[in-house]
Amino acid sequence: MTTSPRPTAPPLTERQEARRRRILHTAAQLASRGGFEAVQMREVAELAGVALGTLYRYFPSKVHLLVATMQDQLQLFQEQTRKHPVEGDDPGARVADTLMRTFRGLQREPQLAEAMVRALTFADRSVSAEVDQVSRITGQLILDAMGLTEPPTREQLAAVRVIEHTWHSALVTWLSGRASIAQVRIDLETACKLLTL
Amino acid sequence: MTTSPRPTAPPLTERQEARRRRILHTAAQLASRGGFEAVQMREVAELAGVALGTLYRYFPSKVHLLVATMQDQLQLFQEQTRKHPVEGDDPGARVADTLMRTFRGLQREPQLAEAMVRALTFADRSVSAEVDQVSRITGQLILDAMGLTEPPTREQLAAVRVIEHTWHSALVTWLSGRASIAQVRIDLETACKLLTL
DNA sequence: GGGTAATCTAGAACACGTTCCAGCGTGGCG
DNA sequence: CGCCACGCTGGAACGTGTTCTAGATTACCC
Repeated sequence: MTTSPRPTAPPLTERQEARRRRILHTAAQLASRGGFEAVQMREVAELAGVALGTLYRYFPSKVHLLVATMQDQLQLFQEQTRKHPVEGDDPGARVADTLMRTFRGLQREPQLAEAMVRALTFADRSVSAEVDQVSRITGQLILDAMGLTEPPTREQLAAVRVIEHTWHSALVTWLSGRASIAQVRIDLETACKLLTL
Repeated sequence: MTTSPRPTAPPLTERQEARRRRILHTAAQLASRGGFEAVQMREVAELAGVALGTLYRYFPSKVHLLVATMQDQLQLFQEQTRKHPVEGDDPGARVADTLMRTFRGLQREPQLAEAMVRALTFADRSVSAEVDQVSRITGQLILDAMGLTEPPTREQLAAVRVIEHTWHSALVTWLSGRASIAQVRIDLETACKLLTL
């Protein structure tokens, strides 16, 4: 489940996989300082040692590139979280803590976070498959934190959706400087109350 | 409270106010067919009968322009809703219905909605004041629908925030074709459960 | 009414995302 | 080995958001 980044495409050769990695790494690096606008396609291509046309063959737009970067990062967080799950008795608190931990992870590279989230929310329909993938990983992160022993109920799934909405929107408001981290925590905790209803 | 669109700026002359209206109207018209990308600054300027430089004097970027358009539209919805409030006993249901009504209003011009919401979520810090204003109007819409007889409690305000997050994020997922209207309704209803906790 | 500062206009110019093209390698197949 | 298809390269070119400039117009104050 953590594999298969492009299910429908023919498998990439080793050199191609390496190019893809170089591109993603370069994008993340440029984003880390400078954020969304600092990720300039010409510069990504040059630093990744790839022609501009090739970059566009791998990622059909800047938004695709940054959404793919977000997939990458989220999967890292997911692995981390699976290795070291949050402790606690209350499922709601575990979910809130897990998301806050992810939040602090993003906070460590705020410019990178800004770039990825801007891309995510700016994405139009042509990127919906990739965005959906990000959404699926986030949902899985929450479900993991709930620590279910049996399949989730309809109500739980509905609550997860609202938590996901809250997570996403709170991230946006924090990135644009309209909410503090403390406020984000409160919002997430409020949404998580829906789990223990 | 529904006045004062630009509190810090010197008052506009009549001609200037008319220009501003023409620009906003033109932007909405172009957005209505074609969405975000159809709102091209040169074309807005030309159709509004204004030089490009002037357009930029009134709205320092395309995002500013579209966020201002959203303010306009939201205020119209707010007035409508105040004139014809949603009936019902349950505050949560009233809020959900009110938001769904607003939703259907946006649905009537989906391209316009797409343009405004894309702008809203793409906005960076330089637009945060204007985005905040939109957020304030939305929050007020929800508070109105709650029909409070006394000031809201801390818990109610927290719930309103989560509902607002849900509203906003659900709108985005609907616009990018990743959620149906039925799903949006469910998400809003789920979030509104927080009100009657 | 005259002077002056602010505003508006027309248009060029610039930046960056994106597209396109001609030619060069390269890897696989007869 | 020769050939072909495909991917890669370097670079030009295009579209649109944004900035800038020089001059015309307007608003305001005395």
